[in-house]
Amino acid sequence: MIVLDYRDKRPIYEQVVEKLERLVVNGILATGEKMPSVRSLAMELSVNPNTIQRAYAQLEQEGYLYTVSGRGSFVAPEREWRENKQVEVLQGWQDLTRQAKEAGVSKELLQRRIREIYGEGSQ
Amino acid sequence: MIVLDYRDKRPIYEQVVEKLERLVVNGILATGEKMPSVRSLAMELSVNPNTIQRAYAQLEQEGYLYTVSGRGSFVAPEREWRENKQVEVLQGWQDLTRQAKEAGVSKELLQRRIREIYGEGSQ
DNA sequence: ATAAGTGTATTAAGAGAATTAATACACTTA
DNA sequence: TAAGTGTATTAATTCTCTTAATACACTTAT
Repeated sequence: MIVLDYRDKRPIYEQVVEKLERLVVNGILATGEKMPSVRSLAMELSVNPNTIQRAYAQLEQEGYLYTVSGRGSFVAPEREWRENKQVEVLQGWQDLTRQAKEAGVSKELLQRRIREIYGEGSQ
Repeated sequence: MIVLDYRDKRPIYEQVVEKLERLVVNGILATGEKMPSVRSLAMELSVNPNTIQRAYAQLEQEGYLYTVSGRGSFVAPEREWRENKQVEVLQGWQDLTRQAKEAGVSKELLQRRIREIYGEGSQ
């Protein structure tokens, strides 16, 4: 389901949060779909169940999943996380844009890269 | 010269690196100018000299300063760090731009924010 | 020459966070 | 009833950051 990067210096639980988050955002894990159980994902990643539990707790806190007692954890509907996600990403993006300006990166270069990433169309 | 943020969860040496980097990039510390000594900056920030030493080692490694044995550390000329800085920032910026797209942020919003940050002019 | 100031290196110890480990509990489903 | 779920607790371990105390080679000013 996901693969850990051992060169990454962040805590494992943060990596798990980030990677599962992206699976949800990209729709690879669809709304209502059952998440892997804490124990099974821990087994799969050769990691302690507590570590996965911590990641799940944070994902629930951020609205990406919800839990039904005794049944498991499930992907939350998009309205629960979409706005927060956009705000969070946009704040980081603006900060990096300011840093790019500071470093002397031209406005035109950034605009070109945006077109490359988004494509030329309106959306 | 700089102020530490104790709410910031990053290591102190990283904060020092980041803040001194910005002073150099913004020209507040000019090329050739003498950096504060390891001991004096440690004293000013109420921090161990080893912590500052670590920050300086990293700053030197990244090309922001150079050392003259027995004399001290000095701000390196712009050509030593400018290109690396731009590449580093731009890579992070592109990654966040992709994330913004993933999260459903529109191209138009990003373009508007760029204009706000850079201003309307050509540069 | 001497003293004070520079960066650098080393070794040890402390503190805090992340992680592992071993259980236990309440709940649901087969 | 048994197996599978998330959750909670407590302890020990590991790792990084940080502090601490020195020491060394070098330069500058006295």
